[in-house]
Amino acid sequence: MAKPADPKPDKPDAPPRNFIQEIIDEHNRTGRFGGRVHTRFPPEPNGYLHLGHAKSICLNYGLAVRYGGRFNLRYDDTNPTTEEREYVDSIREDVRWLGADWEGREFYASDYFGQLYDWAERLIREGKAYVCDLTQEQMAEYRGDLKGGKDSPYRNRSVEENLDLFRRMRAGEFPDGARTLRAKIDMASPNFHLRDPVMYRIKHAHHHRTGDAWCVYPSYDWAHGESDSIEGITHSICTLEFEIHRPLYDWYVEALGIHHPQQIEFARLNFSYTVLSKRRLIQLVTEGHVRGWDDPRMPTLSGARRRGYTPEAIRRFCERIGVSKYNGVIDISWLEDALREDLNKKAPRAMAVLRPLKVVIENYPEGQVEELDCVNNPEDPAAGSRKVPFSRVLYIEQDDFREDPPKDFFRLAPGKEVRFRWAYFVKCVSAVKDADGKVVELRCTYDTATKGGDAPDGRKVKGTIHWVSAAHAVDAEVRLYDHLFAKPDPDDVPEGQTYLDNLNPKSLEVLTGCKLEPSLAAAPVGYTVQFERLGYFCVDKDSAPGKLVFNRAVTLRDTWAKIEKKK
RNA sequence: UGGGGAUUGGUGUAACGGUAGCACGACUGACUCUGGAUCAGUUAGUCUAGGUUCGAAUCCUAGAUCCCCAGCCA
Repeated sequence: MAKPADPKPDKPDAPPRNFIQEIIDEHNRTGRFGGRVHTRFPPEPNGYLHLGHAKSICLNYGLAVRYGGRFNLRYDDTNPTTEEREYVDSIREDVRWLGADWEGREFYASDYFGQLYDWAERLIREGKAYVCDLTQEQMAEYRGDLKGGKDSPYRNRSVEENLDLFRRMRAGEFPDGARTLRAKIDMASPNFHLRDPVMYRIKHAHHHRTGDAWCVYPSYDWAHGESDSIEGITHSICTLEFEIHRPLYDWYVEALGIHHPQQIEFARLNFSYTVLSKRRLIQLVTEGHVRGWDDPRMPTLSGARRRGYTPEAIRRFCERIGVSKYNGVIDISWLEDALREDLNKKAPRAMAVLRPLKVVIENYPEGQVEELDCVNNPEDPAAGSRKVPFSRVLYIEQDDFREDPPKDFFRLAPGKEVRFRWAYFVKCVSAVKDADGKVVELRCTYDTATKGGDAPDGRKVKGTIHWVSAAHAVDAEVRLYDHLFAKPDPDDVPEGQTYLDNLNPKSLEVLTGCKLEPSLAAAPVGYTVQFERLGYFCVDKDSAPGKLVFNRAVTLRDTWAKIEKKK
């Protein structure tokens, strides 16, 4: 007898439930939205998406998927002076890359400018909005302090005058900033956002989509909830700083009597060793502290992608950090762990020597070359194996030799024997030094009987190191990345300094003359591989035929480094 | 100083008056042709002080600390 299917709502590896799901479940219980769940991701196209946005995208899209609902992509493009086409395109690409599917529902707040305008006239007619002539400075003064503000002298204009003035604002009769349309709410409210907030401001600016059709533009609060409402959004999820805007969000949709989505706020993502604010990311780019929005050190999605991050790793990370209203700081290593976890299963292995040290196998015949079998991915038998040439002159990592090793050093040293991965046991005979006493070459011998890496006599070696045949090696540039900032909290600076003073001068190290095994010669841009014992590396777009450039996405866990650090 | 939020091991997150759990890290050990991976184990927490209750992370009172708000930015 077949057992009835277990009606488990959650997949076994589903992320833990969060407070937003509690809210949605409650709505479904009471039928507030008729069981519908419709979320959206509302970026302003004035910058590139970063990991903080990824959290929001995964949250919103994940909720839609989990509840069998829908997910919209909507550009919040209400400020023509800061928004650009370039950003719209990059955002679309990033959201798609991450794997969120908006099923063609790509909208713009600017799609609703006409509707918003009509609604504004309606609020004027109902005495709920008025045209104000106060200057920006005056308005700030009238808005008051903690105790409360005072009414604008223009607050009680007649409906007719307001309508006339608003229409003339829209017609372009007044210069930028001359007047605003304000909602008439409560100048005594302890909540500043309720002290007659600005709905429209005059900006004679060219909009990336509506061109010159408008010279009045809606403010965020006036456009956002209304856009949500128009799209039938049920759960309007945003970050904590908008919590205080919620009464205004509610006021507008209630005043209009339109579909009322529920705004829910969650804590934005904060990372150690980096910054995640658009303003700062823009500054890093425009002032040249990094090489662009997609610099692999940047926490942007395009930077992460270029560095070698996978969408799966980022999604996994977002699941793991959860969702709450607690404003904490997540250790950047969580992200790195998620990447390692993903790439460990997927990335093929190869051997590459970043800082080469020449090795001559004295008893290996001159001119002889053997093609040795190397396993492509021990984690994935289906990945098969490849041939890698072995010969008399090889390169190994400088770090893999110590003239005077500590007792727990498993690698090469005079008189010590190690395994050359997939090849032979090799014993170091002597080290050749240059005039300065620097080791420039190792003289070694190999044991013919250990071909493939195992000794027939059963003898063991502690260490296995990687190597590349000198005559067959492919040269490459390798870029090593470290945290963008030197301190966990970039704002941790002495008086008079800024976060920029905490930029990590060693965040980028460029290595040239690295030696790769020949199978990597034709690796395409974006190809991600594990350099055995070193980390995961991704072919950078700066590569050209015959000139490979790799980015180090993340190192492997390095137990040896940890042991050494302890001493 | 007014208002809005938040506070559970090192970090993140559960527990909705009834055994404080999970993940990551860290530490041990096993295994290993990557000092990787994997496996096993250990570690460590309810902001404070009162109160209600048979019983409090959870409810009440007072306090502490942190974040956000006075753009015609979002």
